[in-house]
Amino acid sequence: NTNYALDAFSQEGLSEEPVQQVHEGTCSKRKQRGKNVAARLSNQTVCEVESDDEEDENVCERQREHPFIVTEPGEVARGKKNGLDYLFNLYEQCRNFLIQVQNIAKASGEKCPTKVTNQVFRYAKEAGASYINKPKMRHYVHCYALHCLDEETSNALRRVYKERGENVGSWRQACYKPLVSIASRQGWDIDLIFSTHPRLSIWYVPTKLRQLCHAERSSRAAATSSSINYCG
Amino acid sequence: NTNYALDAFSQEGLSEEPVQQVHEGTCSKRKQRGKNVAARLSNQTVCEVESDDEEDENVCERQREHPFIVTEPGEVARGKKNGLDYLFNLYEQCRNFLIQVQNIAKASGEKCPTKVTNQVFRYAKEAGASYINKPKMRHYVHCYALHCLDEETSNALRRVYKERGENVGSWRQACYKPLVSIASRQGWDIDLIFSTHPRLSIWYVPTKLRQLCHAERSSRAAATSSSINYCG
DNA sequence: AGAAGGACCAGTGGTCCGTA
DNA sequence: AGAAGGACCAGTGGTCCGTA
Repeated sequence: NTNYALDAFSQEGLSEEPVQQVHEGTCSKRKQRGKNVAARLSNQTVCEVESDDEEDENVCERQREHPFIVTEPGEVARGKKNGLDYLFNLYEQCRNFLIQVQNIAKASGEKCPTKVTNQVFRYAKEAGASYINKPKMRHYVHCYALHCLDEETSNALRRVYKERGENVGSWRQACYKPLVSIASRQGWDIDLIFSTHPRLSIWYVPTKLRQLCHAERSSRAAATSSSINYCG
Repeated sequence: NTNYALDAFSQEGLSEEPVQQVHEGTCSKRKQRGKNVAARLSNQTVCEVESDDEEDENVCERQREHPFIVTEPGEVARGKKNGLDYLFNLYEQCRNFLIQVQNIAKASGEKCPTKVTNQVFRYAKEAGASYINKPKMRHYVHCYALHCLDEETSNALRRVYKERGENVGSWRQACYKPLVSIASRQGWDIDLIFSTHPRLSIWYVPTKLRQLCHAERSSRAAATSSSINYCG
């Protein structure tokens, strides 16, 4: 394990960008001296050495991240759960890792990635951010997209789904619809919507979102054309 | 084999974009009725049925394209050779195939390529352009780049190398140097140079060109810094 | 049951090297 | 010898499904 991550965020100081270097996958070393922002967001106690409420956690075999729950904006998840602010923060962390990979590539005259690629995930892992992985990030990209494109709507959706006690899967499904609405208002070009947004442009457009936009456009076009043809 | 190619170029009429549908790989059918632009450029006689100067060509076993020779701008290659105007024309054909692939992708709501990818080469082959292949196009990309970026210099280089009787490989090697010069005048960002040029942006920057630019920049930077340090 | 992520797979960018 | 291109290979985008 290199310590690229420390270099990455060392100049942040008191900015709003949180530091990682939290939850180690291994339980070899402890550093509990006052949880930092990412730790506070993630509700992950490093190495679980305190054994506060569970017993069999002490053998240090838990590797997986705590599952996400639907939280309101600003709300910290309680229990062995992670909140949605933490989820969105992972996307910002990936963006920072990409920027580092880009800087290294430019400096050494290599091909420079414009997206969060396998190379970036590998780099994040090497830098100690073992809690970042490709399937997870791809799974929630469209949720992050809604958060970037229309934070008001995203926040409202979170509150409603929390209120109803819905699980993360339901909330995730519900994020598609407002995105399709946004696309419909912008000529259906979801690729353009992603590529012109400063934080979103580094993420591949999820297949399902693209399909939903296309299906909805086709369906509305068919409705329009049939109303022209038959309903004068 | 579909006939996408015919659709592709059917609306060209008398424009300067040449038609393909020339030199078939198989020798099953002949169509010799007045060579079109691509045929004239390529100096390829379809199926070689005339057997004009060689004997064993009649068995119809030649598959490979005629090799390139260094020609002046506007010059048609003689003998079983192809000229450089024809080479550059292949890049324009690839661009047209990419545009078709993009149109199909957009219409069916699929991911839309921005570069000449494997998919585009496959499409070109299916459309009957069997004379287009990836290794060849990648091999000469930087030559085409010079042609796009500084046609004067490119033309002058062709004349000099033809005059000297140099082979295609030598000419190809010689194309790197003026490109590095161009990069040096534009902040060494060869990726930016490619991506901001309308015809060039669809081609990947060749590895060797990127390496040469980086090496030359590093070497000049070292020279500058040592002159600062030691030569006051 | 709901969710996290290791690991697989088809098709990619890149180009070598057996071929003519 | 010089050159064209089939075919291979390491690493990609994408996501399934065995796991907890």
